[in-house]
Amino acid sequence: MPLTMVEPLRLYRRIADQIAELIDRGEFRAGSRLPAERELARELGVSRTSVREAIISLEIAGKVEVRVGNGIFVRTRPAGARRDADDGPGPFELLAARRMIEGEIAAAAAKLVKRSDLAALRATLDAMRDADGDAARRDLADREFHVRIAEATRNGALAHVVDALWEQRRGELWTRIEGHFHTPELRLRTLEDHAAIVDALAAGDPVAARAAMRRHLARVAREFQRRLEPGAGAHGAARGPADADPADRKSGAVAGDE
Amino acid sequence: MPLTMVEPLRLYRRIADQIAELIDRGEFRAGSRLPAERELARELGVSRTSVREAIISLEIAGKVEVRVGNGIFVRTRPAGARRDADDGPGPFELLAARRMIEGEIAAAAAKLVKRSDLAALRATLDAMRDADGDAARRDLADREFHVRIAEATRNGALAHVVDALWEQRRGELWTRIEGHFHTPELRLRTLEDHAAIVDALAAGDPVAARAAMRRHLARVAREFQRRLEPGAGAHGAARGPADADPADRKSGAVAGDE
DNA sequence: CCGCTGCAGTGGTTGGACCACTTGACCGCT
DNA sequence: AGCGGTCAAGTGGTCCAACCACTGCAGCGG
Repeated sequence: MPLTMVEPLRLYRRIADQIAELIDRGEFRAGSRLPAERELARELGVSRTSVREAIISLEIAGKVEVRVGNGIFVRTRPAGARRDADDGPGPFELLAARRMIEGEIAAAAAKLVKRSDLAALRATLDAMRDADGDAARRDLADREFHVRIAEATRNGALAHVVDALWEQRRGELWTRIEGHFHTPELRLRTLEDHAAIVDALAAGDPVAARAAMRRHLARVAREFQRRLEPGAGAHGAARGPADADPADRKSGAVAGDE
Repeated sequence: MPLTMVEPLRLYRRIADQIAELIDRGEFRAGSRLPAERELARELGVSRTSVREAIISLEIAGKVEVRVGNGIFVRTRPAGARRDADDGPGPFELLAARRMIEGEIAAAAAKLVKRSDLAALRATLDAMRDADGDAARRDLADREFHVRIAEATRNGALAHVVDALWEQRRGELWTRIEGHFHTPELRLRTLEDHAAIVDALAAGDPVAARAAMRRHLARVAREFQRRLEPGAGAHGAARGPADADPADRKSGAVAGDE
């Protein structure tokens, strides 16, 4: 039984993970130089070769920069930043981003939309109407509405982006607000907004479509904030550098229409 | 002349490129086993250590699969448990989407950019300039440039979108074109484009920033297409079994501005 | 015929050696 | 004192020669 049980990961991978964790955890500050390869090898109890392989993988991952004859440095801004350990952007950030991106998408779609697209969009309106009471179904129809508009551009990348943005609708603030977000009045407003967007698309009017989409998402953000203000006692600073502070208003300006 | 000429690329990178080219060129068929590390080392006239480092980088890139005690195999199409199941959007779709989205982001960033952001952006220009010859480093700097602009909006969702779009830069067409995409002239053009964008941002001019970004990405798409089209006077004549299916072109119109 | 064993080949890992490069201290000259 | 060149230490880059662990298969023995 002297078998090497579950040790599937190759050494260099384990070392790389270890070093990467130290970096992420802040043990090695951004821009600082980490110990020499020989030193790392000694500390970790492995050969320098293995350390080098790990460093190479980290270099490819963009977490580290190797300067010959000088040292290995923590990259100031790892391009391959991890997002799995994160709640994702806050609601206001997300809505501001959507306002900007989906606004443009709506404008583009207005020029390319087909009859079949419009029919599919109107179907989502019906679905939302019929989903009366079923929040999950209404949510699904809502999502489909936005994704289908992106699909109307005939650009898979855009559709993917919209879908991904919707997927990010998570985190504490989202779940906290969701329950209060399904009032009859809001449902009606959303339907009206969606219908207006469809109308603009049907008219083939890019400017109107962009405006309608932005108006819609701006309204959502507004309603969102209204439901957040009263019980502000809750620690809105759940995470994120700018969830409820003025910086978000600035991101509002991001999608700023002018 | 004890000086080291212009041969700054680390050995393992050159080896990796060499092997990758052999794979792309079909010398090693998909699924087949390539020569043993010792054999490759002997044939390439380098040490086995360097070959191993190259193999590791190829493994990370997903081009190759290492089976302990068995051999190194050319990875087949499926990248394993990838969520997308397909190659993702084609280059033209992706560039069209980026043109639209990053154009708006640049405009927004122009109104919010700080001195530190500009400094960071200029640092990426230097990095690209210094990365002379090292395509990977240049690529990293390029990515960082675009992501940092998104970060200048102080909206994490936007930064995430840009990063995700870059991440999707995969698939057959991408890898096939990548090798021909690093000419000195194109490098200069990219640098000029980037510099122009930074200037517009520094001037706080949203309209100019949007235009500069769109111009940049449009140029990339144009160069991309030029290298895919037959003729055009340049070299090219990319061999390979009839795989030039420009089905991705469809979406070019989406970002069709003006 | 089947199953086990041993072997050959493969990747995995190691330690040590030497090289080229970067940096900064050092020393001598101006 | 200031300047310039030299040099040594430290670092990553590469190479080498082993040895280990695993896989697959041929060959042996049942």
